[in-house]
Amino acid sequence: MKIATYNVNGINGRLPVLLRWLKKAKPDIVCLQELKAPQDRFPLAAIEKAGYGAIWHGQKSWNGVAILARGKEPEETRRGLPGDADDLHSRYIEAAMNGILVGCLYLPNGNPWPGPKFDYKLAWFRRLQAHGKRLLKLKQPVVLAGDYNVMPTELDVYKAENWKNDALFRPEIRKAYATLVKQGWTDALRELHPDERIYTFWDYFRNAWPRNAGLRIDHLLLNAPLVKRLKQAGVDSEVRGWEKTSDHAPVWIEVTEKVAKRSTVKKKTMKKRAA
DNA sequence: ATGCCTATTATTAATAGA
Repeated sequence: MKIATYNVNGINGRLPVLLRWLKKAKPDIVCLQELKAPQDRFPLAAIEKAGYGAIWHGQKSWNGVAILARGKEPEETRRGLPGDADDLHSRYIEAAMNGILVGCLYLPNGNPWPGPKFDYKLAWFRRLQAHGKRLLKLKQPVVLAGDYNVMPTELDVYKAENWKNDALFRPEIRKAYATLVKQGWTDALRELHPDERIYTFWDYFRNAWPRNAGLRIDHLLLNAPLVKRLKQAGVDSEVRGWEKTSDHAPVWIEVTEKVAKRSTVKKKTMKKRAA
């Protein structure tokens, strides 16, 4: 089973790119961010034609998140991150499917630092930590996937010194991410590729894509039951080179369909021992 | 490097993204 996250940067403007990627990559579950479309402008007919059920939380001009599921309807469990009734940004949606709980998030950018937008980002992070703690009490597999707008370490940025005072790399933000992870999450890409330079975003300007001046800011955090099933992880970076493409590339993990039941393992072990 | 590129919204320019 393949689970992906993709900041599409405008679902209507990028629809041909999204459909092309869905057809090629065939992800089972997709978290989308930056729909940049109001609730009634989500291209449901095209998504359904591509074979996906969907739930989404739109917003005029900015933000917007969605969860797609191949051949089924995601069962929505939450819309909006708890902790601030006044926060009207569409940045979090959550659903269950295939026995997995999926949280799709678009964390605030936070620039410029310092300022109210940076404070909002920190506050949002604290709310995510609080919600993450609650999710970790669940026994079922959980993934928190999306655009976190944070490069966790210097390995995740092409030129760290240029980003020291940027809201995506400020120590407070990296610390907030580290605190979240320490609660019991695993950064799936780093788990399987601990030393590799991997990017998920390349700026439209400064010729960033051709010279591979990228950032790793899109992440999939897994709880322990899902880490056990983690097989592969990667970035479909070629998508960044397509016409009229997003500045992000899709990031994905491959997990086994189901963990072998203990009774099955036991039987096999006993058979081996008997033989 | 407070711009460069790209999108949206509303009208030729402002705002946001990262």
